[in-house]
Order: sequence, then structure tokens, then C-alpha cells
Amino acid sequence: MKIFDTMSGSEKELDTSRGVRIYLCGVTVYDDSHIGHARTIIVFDTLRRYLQSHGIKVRFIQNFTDVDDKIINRARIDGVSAEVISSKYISSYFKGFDSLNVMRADMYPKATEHITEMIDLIKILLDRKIAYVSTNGVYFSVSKFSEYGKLSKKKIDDLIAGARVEVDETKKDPLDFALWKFADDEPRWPSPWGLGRPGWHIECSAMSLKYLGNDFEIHGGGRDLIFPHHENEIAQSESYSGCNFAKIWMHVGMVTINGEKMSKSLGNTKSVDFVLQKWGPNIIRIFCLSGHYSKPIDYSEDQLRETITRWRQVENCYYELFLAEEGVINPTLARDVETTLRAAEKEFDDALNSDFNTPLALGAFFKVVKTANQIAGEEAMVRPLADIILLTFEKMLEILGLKVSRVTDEEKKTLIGLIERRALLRDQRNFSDADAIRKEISSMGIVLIDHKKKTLWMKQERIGAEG
RNA sequence: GGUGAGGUGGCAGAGCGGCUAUGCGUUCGCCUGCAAAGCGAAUCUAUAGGGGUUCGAAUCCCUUCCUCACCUCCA
Repeated sequence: MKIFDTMSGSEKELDTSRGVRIYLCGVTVYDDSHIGHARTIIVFDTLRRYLQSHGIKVRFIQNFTDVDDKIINRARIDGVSAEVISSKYISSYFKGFDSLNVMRADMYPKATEHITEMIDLIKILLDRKIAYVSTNGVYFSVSKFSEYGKLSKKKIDDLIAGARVEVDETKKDPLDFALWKFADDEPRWPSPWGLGRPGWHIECSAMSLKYLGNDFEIHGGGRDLIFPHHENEIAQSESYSGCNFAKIWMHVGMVTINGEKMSKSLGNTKSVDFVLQKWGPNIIRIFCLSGHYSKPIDYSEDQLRETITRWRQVENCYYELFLAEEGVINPTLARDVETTLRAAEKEFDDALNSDFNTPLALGAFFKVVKTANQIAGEEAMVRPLADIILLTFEKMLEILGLKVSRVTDEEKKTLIGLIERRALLRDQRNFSDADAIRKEISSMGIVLIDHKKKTLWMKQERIGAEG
């Protein structure tokens, strides 16, 4: 599998020989997550599912930044401790992302639980004179890392010329960044240099090194983290270890709204909670995967509405397959279907192997859906054929992290009873009573589709946007 | 100002030297007691503008214009 590596500016073969270690920069827990966070996380979740489906062992670490000025400010406003704020938003994170059917990472390390590791790292940097202590903290000396800028392709001179860097008299160089900041208030921890808090970037260095070691396979995050966050992580980590930090740097494009980046500062965010309410998990996942991960994607209601249509086809397909009745398989048809399925599977894998091209993979998945719906439309779906298709269908569904609403056995029993009664009424041409039953069934979230020979039923996910 | 990524049919979105994806939309059919869903057919012949290179370019080169992101916290 090839993945575009921001560092080298080209696609690189992913080394899977010893499993794949992934570190994803997670969220700062000071507010609810929004669909921008969701996109990045869904992309990585899907990547992980794909690798695992090929029997590759994945070790997936995603951090929570739980010490940060924004958290502290929020705590001050609310009159509670920072810990109260961070734990509140960590649980809100899990609530949202569990609903989005995102698999739990192997670990969610928190900055506050790795203070010792960060201090140890800073000590070494100080010993090597790569960092220095100033009056208000410990700083990393950018000039001591000759490769600074290699990820973001920035030249130190340009950065200085850009002069958007805050002027701080206590720093030797305006580009130097904090490893440790002295603090008069909580939260703070003791360190050899004084009470304080860690800088932002150091946690990811400490935690990724601790849980994944050096030179792990993929380090990821949103594009906006390339500079300065990832650049600084590299500077710290490589100065500390003397080793390459990560093999591949994978960055996910921004979610925009009306062509502008969605962000807290612009106040144009759509929270995970909101989009779940309005569109539900499957629509959101398909939407997030419908553009190449490296490019921006625009949050467009028209686009989302279109996705509903596509999702209905998937639901239809599932129920056609699930409810197919026994019958004799037509050998020619079976052969054709096999060919189509193998081709779609190959297309699916080829697409993902080529820099994780999910829009193309989604296309392959929809070919499977279309094929099944076609056969069903011709009333030619039989159990053995459905089982064959189901194998491919469910495999792809699992990788994409989609979930069709299913019914309980009890619901199923009730339904079949009702449908039989309705069929009887229809035979007697008593349509008003038959329609009453259809209405009753519909209130259970079940839609009926009358085929020539039988009535197909399916449970449709309730989508907020449809009212 | 610097750096990076882009500009493809009504919309979304692949392709990245020749075989002109795909999806949605729209129109018309099939099916139905009516629906709904599904299916079929048709529709759209697109590649920001201008130069090149080539037998041949959306794909390579040059140039102009435009958009976005990063250069401060940000997924």
C-alpha cells in the first residue's frame, strides 16, 4: 500500500512487515468536537479497519491534550478545575465517536498522565544544550536543529521574515518554542526548573516514543498541524533520540463550509453532536470518505442529502440479501455475479492501496450494491446467491465502518405476521385496511416494497434531516 | 511577502500522455390497487484562459488569472 508522505512529498510504500504503528494527534478537550475532527478521525479509523481486514496488526494510539490554556480559561469561566473540563469533554468525545462507529484506539494517552516522561525528555534536551531555561520557561532552540522546517518545507529565514511570530524577550530566538512553561496557578507540576506546565508539542513526542518507539510507520493528523505542531515534534523527538521519528506523515484535509475552513475561531463549526442528530453516523462516514482525504471537503447540505439517497440503496441491498428466499441458483447468473464481485473487490483494494483513495473504493462498493439491487429488481435473488454477495457486501461495509439498522427477532416475527395479514387483505382488494397496516408498520421505522411475488421490508435509519 | 495544494459536465468527484470513470440530478419508461423503493433507458461530451512539446494532452512544459490552506491556537 502506498501513502503520500508529507515529509518526502511523494507516495511511499507502507511497511507492514512488523505490523503498523499509528499515532494520531487527537483533540484538545476544551469544547465539543466538530465534523472537522470527525473527518480526520474517520479517515484514520477506516485506514485502520482496512489494514486489519488484511490481517495486518495495527497499534493505534490517539492522544488527548488535556492541559492547555483554552482548557484553563474555560475552567476559570465555569469556576471549576481544568480536570473537570477535560474529563467532561473526553466523555463527550467518546459519546460522539462511539456513535460514529469509530473503533476505540488501543490507547488514549493523556498529557497530564505523562508529565514524568516529558520532563525526562526535556532534561536530555537541556543536557545537550538544545534547549535552555529562560525566566518564564524552558525553550527549544530551533537553531540547534539544522533540519528544522523539513516537514513544512519552511526556511527559518522565511519564518522570521514572515514576522508573525510573537515577540518574546525571554526567548533567544523568536522561533524557539516552549517545552515547559512556569506557572503561578493550577494546574501545575513540579519540575527540576520550577513549577509549571508542559508546552503543547512535547506531549506527542513523549507519548508516541513511549508507546510506539522510534521510527513508527504512520504519524497523522489534520493538515493544519503540519506547522508548527508536527514540525516541532520532529525537532524535539529527533534531537532526543537521534533516530528518525516516523516513516510516513499522513495529513488529512480540512472540512470547509462555504469554501472556508471550519474552525472555532471563525465560529462556523458543526459539532459532532449536531451532525449526528441531523444526518446520522452512516451519512457522515460516507460523506467524509467521499473525497480524497488529502483534499478539503466542503460541508454542503445538498451533498449530504445526496448521500442519503445512496445510503438508502445500501439499506435496500442489505434487506434484499438478508430476506432472500430459498431457490435454485442460476449457474450463468452466479458466474457473472462472481466475476463482478471479484472485480469490485479488486477495485476496492486497488483504490485503497493507492494512497487510500476512498472515493474510488466507495464506487466499487456501490457496484456491489447496484448488482444486488439489479438482481433483486428482476426477482432473481435467491438465498445461495444472496449469501455469496453478502460475503463481499459485509466485508466492505465493515471496512467502511457502516452499519445498517437491523431488526430483532421479535420485531421480525411481528412484522411477518402483519405483512401476511396485509397480503391477505390485498388479495381481497381491501386496500384501505391493507394501507392501515402499512402505516402501522411504517411507524416501526419499516418500509414495505411490493415486488411481484413477495413483499420486501426493510428497516430504514431515521435521518434527522428528513424530519 | 513566503511555502504548499488545487482549478474537470447542473452539482459532487476519479483519471494524471491515447481506450473520454462513477455517483447524484434531470427526462422518459418498467413495476404497483396506490405508493415507496428499486431497476432500465436517455440526457450532460466537461477538463480556468493563452501559448507550446507530441502523431496524440484533462494528463508534460511555459505563462496569465482565480481559489484554498499554512506561516499565531487549530483536526
